Amino acid sequence: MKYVSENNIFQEERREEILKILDKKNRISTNDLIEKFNTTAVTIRKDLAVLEKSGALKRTHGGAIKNNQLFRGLALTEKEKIFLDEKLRIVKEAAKLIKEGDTIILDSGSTTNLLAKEILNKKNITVITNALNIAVELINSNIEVILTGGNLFKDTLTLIGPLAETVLKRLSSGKLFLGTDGIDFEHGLTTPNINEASTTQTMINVSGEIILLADESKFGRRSLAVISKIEKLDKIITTKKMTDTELSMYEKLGVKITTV
Amino acid sequence: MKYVSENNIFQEERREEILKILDKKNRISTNDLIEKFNTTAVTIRKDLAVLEKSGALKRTHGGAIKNNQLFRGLALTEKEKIFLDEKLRIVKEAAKLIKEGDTIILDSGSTTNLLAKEILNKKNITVITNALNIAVELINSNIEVILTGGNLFKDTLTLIGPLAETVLKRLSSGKLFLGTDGIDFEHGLTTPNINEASTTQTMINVSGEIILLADESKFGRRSLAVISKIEKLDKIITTKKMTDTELSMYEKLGVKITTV
DNA sequence: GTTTACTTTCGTTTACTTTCGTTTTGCAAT
DNA sequence: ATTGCAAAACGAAAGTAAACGAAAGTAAAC
Repeated sequence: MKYVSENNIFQEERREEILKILDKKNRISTNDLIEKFNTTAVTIRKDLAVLEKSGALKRTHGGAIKNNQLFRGLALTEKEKIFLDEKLRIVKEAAKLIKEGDTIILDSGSTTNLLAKEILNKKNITVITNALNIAVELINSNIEVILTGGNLFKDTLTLIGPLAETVLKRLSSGKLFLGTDGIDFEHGLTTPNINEASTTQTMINVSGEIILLADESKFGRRSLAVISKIEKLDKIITTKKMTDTELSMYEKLGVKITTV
Repeated sequence: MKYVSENNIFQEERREEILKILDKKNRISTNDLIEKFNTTAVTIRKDLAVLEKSGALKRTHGGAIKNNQLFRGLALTEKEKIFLDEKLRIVKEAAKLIKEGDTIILDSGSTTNLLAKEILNKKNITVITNALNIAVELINSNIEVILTGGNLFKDTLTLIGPLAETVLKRLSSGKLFLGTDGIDFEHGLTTPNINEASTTQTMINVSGEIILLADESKFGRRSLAVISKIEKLDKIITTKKMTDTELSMYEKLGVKITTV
């Protein structure tokens, strides 16, 4: 029999290791774990049961799969992951627009979050944001971070409300990088949260160049709250291949399209 | 038997050494520590228990592993840990002052950070703070969190500067819980950071009752930047046992002293 | 209906907690 | 100085809890 001291690994470590594997591979079989940790099925199953109860993974017959809800703030949802490659192409393009000495606003959202990761090693940049996870992501780099204040929303770790707008109104930014839930010729940019829409509007008002980051899935979609009309935008970076008709419509509104 | 003087190592040194090992190796077993320090399991476990309570590591069955804290700021520094027990007594007393329905401001600092942990299960409270780690600590409870905006300081994860003050000026709070670096009859409350002093002043201006949390080590100390005179305070919760002379001096200034 | 995976129960081993007594130290009164 | 007292550090011992796996029974997959 193997007990903690004789063995070379603590229970806690084994469980952390299981989560790490899941983080990389998304799935893991009980048998693989038995072999890896040189232990029995009972032990592994107990680990999986505990980890499932804590919400860290989801058990299946034969093993376990990733549970996406663990990192609500930072991680992407399943839906968002489908478009991860698209988003990555978009943010790489967006990062090119950020030059030394720039002051930019990063709106909260999964795509702008990725953009934050992308600009980590740029120097002499000031980032204004209302997203706590973006702020935390950037703070260990050489980037100066300004957080808007406001009411902290639990689900998205985002600061919104009148206080956020008060702060934004006292600032001025060269470029604004914006996410959106939906973009539509008739309704413009929309988002599910009314308060968020208002805060985003303020961001638009204090920024020079407005750049929308929108993967293909966002087009033609419409949510509850209107953020702004399309003509407020200066640029859209997207993965959607536009038809000539569409391109000319955007051109008329003064919006430049970059497809990546 | 080996006691401090006969032995070649002090308790404090042993604990620091444990942390150093963890810093390098990420894990350590109780048995290894027993051997290394030539002591008993009880002693080692007491050390680990204390270090875990201070947030420096995470105990496991069989030893301890590194505490992978998301926010470095959350952990107390070695210096701060020395006064941990004092601080805990102070925050327990302070927590009694916070009632359902209250709106309070928590200044940034190690003691107020502990206070945040202490009030986690209170309900229907609104907390205004400029400390990111306090905000993150509280957000998963039922407490409404308002963050001041401002420039994010890397070392302390604190929001300070004119923007923070702009937000604070638009708010009003029943009670302010304040930490300080030094308190002194001649110079009042002082702190090493000039910008922070200004933000704290604003907190004082928008709050009803000003409550200072100060362990014994803070008295008679003086830092660079002055926050306010002592008479601005309504209450000091401290571990320092005051002499009658001191008590009457504070009384003259209208400051109530609670010694815990 | 067979195979494989899983759950539950139980016993063993190791680790942990608690209680209590001893030694040392710091502090204060004389 | 010295004496007396309280607190801290440590460890021994006894009791408690956790980790693990074997075995037997149950559920799921195909």
